[in-house]
Amino acid sequence: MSTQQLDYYAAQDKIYIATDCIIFGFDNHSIKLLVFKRRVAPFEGEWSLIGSFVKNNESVNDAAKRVLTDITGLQNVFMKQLKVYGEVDRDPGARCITVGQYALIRIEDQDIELVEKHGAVWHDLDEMPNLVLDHNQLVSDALVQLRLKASYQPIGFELLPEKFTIPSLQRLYESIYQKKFDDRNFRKKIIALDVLTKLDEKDKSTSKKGAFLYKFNRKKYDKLVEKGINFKL
Amino acid sequence: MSTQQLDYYAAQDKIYIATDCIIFGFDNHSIKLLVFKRRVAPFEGEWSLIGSFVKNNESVNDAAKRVLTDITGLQNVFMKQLKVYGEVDRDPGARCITVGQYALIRIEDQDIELVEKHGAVWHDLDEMPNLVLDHNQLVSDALVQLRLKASYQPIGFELLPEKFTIPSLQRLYESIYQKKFDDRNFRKKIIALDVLTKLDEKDKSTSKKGAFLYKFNRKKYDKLVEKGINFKL
DNA sequence: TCAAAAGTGTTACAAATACACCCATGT
DNA sequence: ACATGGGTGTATTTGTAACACTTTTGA
Repeated sequence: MSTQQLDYYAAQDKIYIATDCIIFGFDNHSIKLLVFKRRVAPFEGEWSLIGSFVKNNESVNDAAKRVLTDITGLQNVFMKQLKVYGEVDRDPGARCITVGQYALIRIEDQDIELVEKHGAVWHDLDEMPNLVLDHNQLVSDALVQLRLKASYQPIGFELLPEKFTIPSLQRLYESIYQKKFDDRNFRKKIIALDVLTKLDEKDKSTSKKGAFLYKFNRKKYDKLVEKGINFKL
Repeated sequence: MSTQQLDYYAAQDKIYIATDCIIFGFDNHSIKLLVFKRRVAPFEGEWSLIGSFVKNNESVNDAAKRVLTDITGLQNVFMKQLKVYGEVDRDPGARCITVGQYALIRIEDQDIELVEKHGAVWHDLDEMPNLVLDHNQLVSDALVQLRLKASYQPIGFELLPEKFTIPSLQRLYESIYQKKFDDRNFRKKIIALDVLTKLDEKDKSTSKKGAFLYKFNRKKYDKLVEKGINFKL
């Protein structure tokens, strides 16, 4: 490397860069968000998203994966970048830029001990506590993004267990969009997507009659996602 | 601030953070991208997106605005974050994370002297030279994003001059999506959006008959964008 | 036997697509 | 008078939205 080059880079500012995860989960009833009590000043003890600084020798996405695995024990989770929050004064502790990333996980898969060890708690969207810094904003941006994405990709499946019922899928979408859908039309549209495989088992946990369980056909599903379906509800 | 806090922050890594702009423009014929010849090593003299390091005392978005104003002379340009590129080895010069941001500008509004002074050149999408680092990737991601966004917001208007004709708007969309649209259906859909005001003038630059010029109604347009229209073509 | 959730079809309306000819004008 | 791009309408298909009753079964 030339001296000129070194000079050029060397004259620039280095800045703290962090990543914060907006972790969505679904418990067959409503959609929830994982937050925990911050353990460092400023704002120690207040509710916060889960995050970490990006280290010199790891990529931004790896940092987010690390955070997610640390707290839930899960790997290979669906995760997408949301946005960079780069205002100069967003963190009174120090100039720090953060990359918001939202993740969709199956709550039942989490490592409960790990989650509890970190003091992390699942909150319903309509019962979210106030969060530190600009984290309320990150959450609200993530929700918009989630709804948008769910409208052109059947993204919601990431939040469901292996086997699930149509009514439970419907509750998920109703929870994401905060509105009721017509049972018949919902079922019709989902079936028409042709990505579900009906099983011979029933889930009787929510009714006496029981609802048939479905899996989804990963191949057809991936093909659909790739093509970019238009999945309006 | 407590010592504990200072210790916590102080123990973290600081990293170079940059922003690179994917600048789209339209010249009434096809959609183009502004790139320039890199002036610092490594890769000095090769084609590159236009970017800059983020300074300690400026926000990430302000840095992007600065870059855009420096090179085009324009302010208040439509600009959106695309994605963060945070791989450890993406820049052989130094560990450097970049925030890709795409901008839509009206080519006719640019300050030509400034653009030329920087050695920046507009390239057609299908004649893009190879770019340094991961910039080819940024461009291809931005295109995907642009197409996606154009499908739920009439984003294309940002690229047109004050007064424009329907055929020119159609060429813009055809250029974005790289396919032909039916004249009658296109016109029907655009008119149905109810955001255009027909003027009494004609533009005769592209035909003998001349095509009526339109402006758009910023109020109706903003309301539409806010609601999040579904603008499929 | 009854309460509670699961499952099923049809009709009306709205939107998207496909398609072909006349118009205005400069050369 | 003719070549060139601008402008218009309709029929068909497709998709979306609205709507009510029967089924199953555990308690």
